[in-house]
Amino acid sequence: MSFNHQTIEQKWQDIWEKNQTFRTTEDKNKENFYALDMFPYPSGQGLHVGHPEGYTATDIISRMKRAQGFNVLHPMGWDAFGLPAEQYALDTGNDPAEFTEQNIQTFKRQIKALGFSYDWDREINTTDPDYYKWTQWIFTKLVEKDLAYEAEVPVNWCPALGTVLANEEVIDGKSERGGHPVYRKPMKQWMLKITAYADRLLDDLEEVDWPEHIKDMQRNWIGKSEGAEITFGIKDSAESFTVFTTRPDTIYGATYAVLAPESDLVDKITSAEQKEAVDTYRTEANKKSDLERTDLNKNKTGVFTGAYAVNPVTNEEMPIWIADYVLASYGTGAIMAVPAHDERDYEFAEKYNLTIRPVIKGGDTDKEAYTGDGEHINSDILNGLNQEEAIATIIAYLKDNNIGESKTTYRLRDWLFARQRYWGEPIPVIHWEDGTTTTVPEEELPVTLPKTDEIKPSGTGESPLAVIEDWVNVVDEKTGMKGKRDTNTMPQWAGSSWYFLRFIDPENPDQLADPEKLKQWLPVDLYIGGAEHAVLHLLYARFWHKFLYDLGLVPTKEPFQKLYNQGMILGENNEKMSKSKGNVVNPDVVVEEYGADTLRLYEMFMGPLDAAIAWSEDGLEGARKFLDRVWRLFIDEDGKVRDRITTYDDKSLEVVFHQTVKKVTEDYENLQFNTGISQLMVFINAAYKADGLPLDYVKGFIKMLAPIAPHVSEELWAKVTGASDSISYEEWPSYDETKLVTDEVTVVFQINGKVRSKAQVSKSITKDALEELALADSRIQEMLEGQTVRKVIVVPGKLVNIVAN
RNA sequence: GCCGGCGUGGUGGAAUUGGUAGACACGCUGGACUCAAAAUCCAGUGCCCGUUAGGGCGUGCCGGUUCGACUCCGGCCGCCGGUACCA
Repeated sequence: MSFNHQTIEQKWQDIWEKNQTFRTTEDKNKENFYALDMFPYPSGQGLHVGHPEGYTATDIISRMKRAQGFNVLHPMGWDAFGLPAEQYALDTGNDPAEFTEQNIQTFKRQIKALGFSYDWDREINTTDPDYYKWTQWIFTKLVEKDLAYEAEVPVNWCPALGTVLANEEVIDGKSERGGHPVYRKPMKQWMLKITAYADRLLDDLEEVDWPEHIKDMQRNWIGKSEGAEITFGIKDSAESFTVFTTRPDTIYGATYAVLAPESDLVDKITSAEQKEAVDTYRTEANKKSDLERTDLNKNKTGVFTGAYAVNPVTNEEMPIWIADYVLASYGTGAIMAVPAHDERDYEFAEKYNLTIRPVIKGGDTDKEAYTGDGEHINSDILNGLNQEEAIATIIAYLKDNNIGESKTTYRLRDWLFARQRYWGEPIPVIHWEDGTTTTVPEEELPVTLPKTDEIKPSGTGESPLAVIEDWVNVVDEKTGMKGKRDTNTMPQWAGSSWYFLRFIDPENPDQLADPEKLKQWLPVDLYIGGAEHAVLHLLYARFWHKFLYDLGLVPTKEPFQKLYNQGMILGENNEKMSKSKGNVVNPDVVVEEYGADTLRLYEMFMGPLDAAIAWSEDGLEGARKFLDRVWRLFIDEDGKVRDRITTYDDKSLEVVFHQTVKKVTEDYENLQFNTGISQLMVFINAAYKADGLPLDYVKGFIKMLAPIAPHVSEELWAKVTGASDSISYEEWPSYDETKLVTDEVTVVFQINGKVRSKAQVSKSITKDALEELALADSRIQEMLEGQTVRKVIVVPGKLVNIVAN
């Protein structure tokens, strides 16, 4: 007989809720552990089987930590602002707030059905004014500290839709909906000066326990590069421009210059003959995204402006081109091109027949650019120097002659913080009629989103808020001055940049969280979410955290001590699950048919947590079979505990039990759930073969199964022990080092690296004795017949390798 | 393009610091139970040759280092994620 998952799961979820089993304890005598999931966007699709993968992982750790005597903070909430709700509102005329609320209720019901041990008293929602009051408050602090500013930044403007589009809503220069043309149009927008924190965001990666590849991605994203800025004059003109280069030492090899097509200078210097070509090119370039311009476009294009720059070191004249492989947003938006020693410049020079002049020995610049180190040539004062010496020399020269200086730039750009949308946190700023701009004072926060019957595009590119007159227009009570509210809203990243702080003190009306509580819980001990957040969300959250640290509001430099990224669960056809491909698995159906325990077990057993793995109905069934097998081992046909469970220990399971406790505990700790579960299976296989099942081992096993399959484990625990309390706070099992290994181990005897024989030996056998034993082995002797032994390698407890020929 | 990751049986995967490749599971084959089937329990299962004993091959491909390479190094090929307004 197997267990009835529907009855058992409902029963224990009710008990947990009634007893508030998972309410966060704040016992001063216990250590604290903060296990956090990346909170979800509650989409209209409902929960996806991908969500519970990470949630199960943190839940296992939370449950184990409770059993190990920690206070555990394990909360859940909703990152509920976002584009889909707004789109839905535009399409249907419904209120995004109501739509979002419904979605949240669906998500919550689905998540609860999976038996996660969240403290629901701490649930938060980024669209709740009590929450976004503090998101807005942080913004006003950023303004106060000059880390927020307004700038003209191009957006994807679609006149036909009367709205601004997200990058992903633009496909090949046309709107995703309707296929209307999209243009890049500058708009005044709020920016956050994340670049001011670039060095700290880079350096403090050393302090956190994150996967190295995620740190690498962040390092590359920040993209610190050291070089120099050099100012070039323009022939027959008073104008000049500055380039950034990481290789100032190659300046003698600079044969032309390139400006970004957007550069204002282009208008001033373009010759009459070239004007038409330049204008055409600029129009074309304006249609492309940065990505298309630099990387996807291997075939570089550009146009000569008709003007010449003057190399400030050689006084040589160099033609000035515009080309879209130079981005206005990086460095100074201008480069000196050294085709002999830069691959991009080389390709461009080849195409347009520009001079390629080598200034470093090594490589063959007739064939390709040489980017390596070497002796400088054709370089006057740098001749004979290597790269490092030449860079130092030329920078000193530039500085002495006032034509340049050393400079560090970052690929990281400031954070575009405004969206022309309705469904986001309103930016708490008022623009007054006298031209001044103020932030809304703390006592007037939050600036709430106005309710409206109809959300419609403003038609100007501004957000739909712009047409809600009685919200936009304000009058200062004291002075009578008129003003307009900023109609931009914040990006979704805003609410998720500090939510982990609010979980610590979710209802505090006076501050974003009590500093004393923050001190007790921060940093987050374990943070799990999708790898797609490896850069943006994590970088933005770190930035805000550091800013709050500087204000003295949080006690740690970094928010997340240990980070892990779960992989993706693919459809059975090995493709990403999507409605259109028809390969989406609905967790509700799985819970109904197999139970939450089975789903949790399967998702943890299917492979390493960070791997992308295809869903398999067979695998799911296998997980259920294991739980049935465990149940049958302990419980008989009549639902009674089996007689085989006894207090007598014949020692036949002793070694495997201690091995299991060790391996399971370590594997859970390291998030290697698939191998931990396989060890649980090994134990059960051994237990099936044993005559009697010592009660202590049975109890230990159930405790280890409980974090993964909590409902069935609670039921087994209740039956086996007769206890009425939850297993949640039962002490985690421990193991005895001395009972981990048998006295005898198998060693292999190899000849030239191939296994030829095996033997059972005592684990304490000496090296010499083992070698002797190997050489005396009858099969080894046979194989060695007529050969000379050249060397013998002995690895104690493992193998003997005999090299012979 | 750039950044990051991954390629192991029929399938998902396992394998400390380089030391028995394939743990565990799915699937498949056989047996027990059954009138029969399902379920369950037990046994087998990398591929090729061989009746057995045993031998050969084998971790995407090519090469290297080593007594010994899934693991380290060089060069390829393929797939996946991110790429700044999707969440």
